[in-house]
Amino acid sequence: MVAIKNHVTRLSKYKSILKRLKSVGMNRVFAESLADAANVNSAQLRKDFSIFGITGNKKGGYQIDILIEKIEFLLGKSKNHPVVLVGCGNLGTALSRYSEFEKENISIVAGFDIDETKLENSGKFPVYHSCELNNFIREHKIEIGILAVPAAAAQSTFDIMVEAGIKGVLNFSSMVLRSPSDVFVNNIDLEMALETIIFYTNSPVKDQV
Amino acid sequence: MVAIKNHVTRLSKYKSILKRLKSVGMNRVFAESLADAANVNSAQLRKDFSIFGITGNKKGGYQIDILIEKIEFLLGKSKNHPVVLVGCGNLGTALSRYSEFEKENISIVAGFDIDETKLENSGKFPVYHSCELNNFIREHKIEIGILAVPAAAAQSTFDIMVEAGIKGVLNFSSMVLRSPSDVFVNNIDLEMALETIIFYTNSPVKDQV
DNA sequence: CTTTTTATGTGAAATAATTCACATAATTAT
DNA sequence: ATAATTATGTGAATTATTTCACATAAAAAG
Repeated sequence: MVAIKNHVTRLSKYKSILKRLKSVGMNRVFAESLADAANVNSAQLRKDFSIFGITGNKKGGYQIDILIEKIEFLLGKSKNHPVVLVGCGNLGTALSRYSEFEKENISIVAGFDIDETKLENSGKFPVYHSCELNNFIREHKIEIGILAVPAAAAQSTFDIMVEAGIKGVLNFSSMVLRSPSDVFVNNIDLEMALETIIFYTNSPVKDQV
Repeated sequence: MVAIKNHVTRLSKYKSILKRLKSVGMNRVFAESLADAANVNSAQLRKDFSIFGITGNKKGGYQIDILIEKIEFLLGKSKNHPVVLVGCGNLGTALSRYSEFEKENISIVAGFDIDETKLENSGKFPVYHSCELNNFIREHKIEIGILAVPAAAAQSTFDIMVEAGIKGVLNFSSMVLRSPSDVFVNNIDLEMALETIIFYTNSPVKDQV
């Protein structure tokens, strides 16, 4: 299991902010103000950049264009990334319509579901039966998958994906997946996310722990 | 800004696993195996429990029923939590159909959108125009909101929610919200989540930083 | 009743993440 | 030219998190 480093997630966040700054016409930015926008300490931002070998101009801040380019290279985004969507229920379908992905060189190339009524070919990408999953991943050399199936099916579906050659999975199920060390898993647990909020707003012990 | 403590998110994860164990008929569990299922070190699990004052039985592990009860109390889940859903686009709608919430004493009581075509009253909860947001939160004393609006509208919508009395927000927009210190924000940035995966599977520097 | 076993609970140690604070060098002002 | 200014880049210090390792007490075995 590979642990996510905070500086990696922050790098992605910086990029998102930089793109927004660029879109409003800015072309230079200082560590202080970018850190501000990202809600981090400016020393942290500079240290993050230092970790990745990103340098700015002494006294002159950072050139936004160049910065975005460097970050995208570092994140591995120089090419387009085909992704499979496994589980086309409510959540999966919503994700597939999430337009931000397309902007970011990420495209869902196929969906998979065990429910026959979900299969179709008229949308932005075809939806196949899950039994095709292994073949599709192999044939198209897909490396990344979004897993949006019920908890009960998560581990077995994940195993199929790994067996077929997937290298990274965004897991929306609440299952903690057991995964070989060379496959990277990032978990988004919606229930946990909401419960965390309930804790910080309602728990009798929130100020004591 | 209140920082999320990892032991809080883990507590929620433990609960989710415990419920699954219970549903398959188990009634006792040892730190070692629960930690295993949660993919954490067993000392960490015991330390987490210790932070929250949860104790087990020397040599006898933990009683699952009691453990679930204790955790739910600690998380602040003894009562039902009404939640508003702000932004009823694709993502918002999918979240509203996410059935896991209901099981967990979380219920979406109203949706809000600026798009007239999204307004309706036939679903599980009514969808009102966003201009009603302030009033609704005040009148029903809602404390928690799910923010699923485009980045451009996120901060201003958030400000309205805070002004009306919201105490916790699950933010799905990519905006880093500026928030008063007594309002808790938990961010889920899907783009960042996928980019993190791309980094760990594709970055030229993934093994060096 | 005594001994052995074993899983909890927690100080101490190790590791990781963040922040401080300042030397440095480019830029601007004088 | 020289001096003053100011934002970067980074060691050192701090703070937070995780893991180790073992004393302890309950249970089981003898």
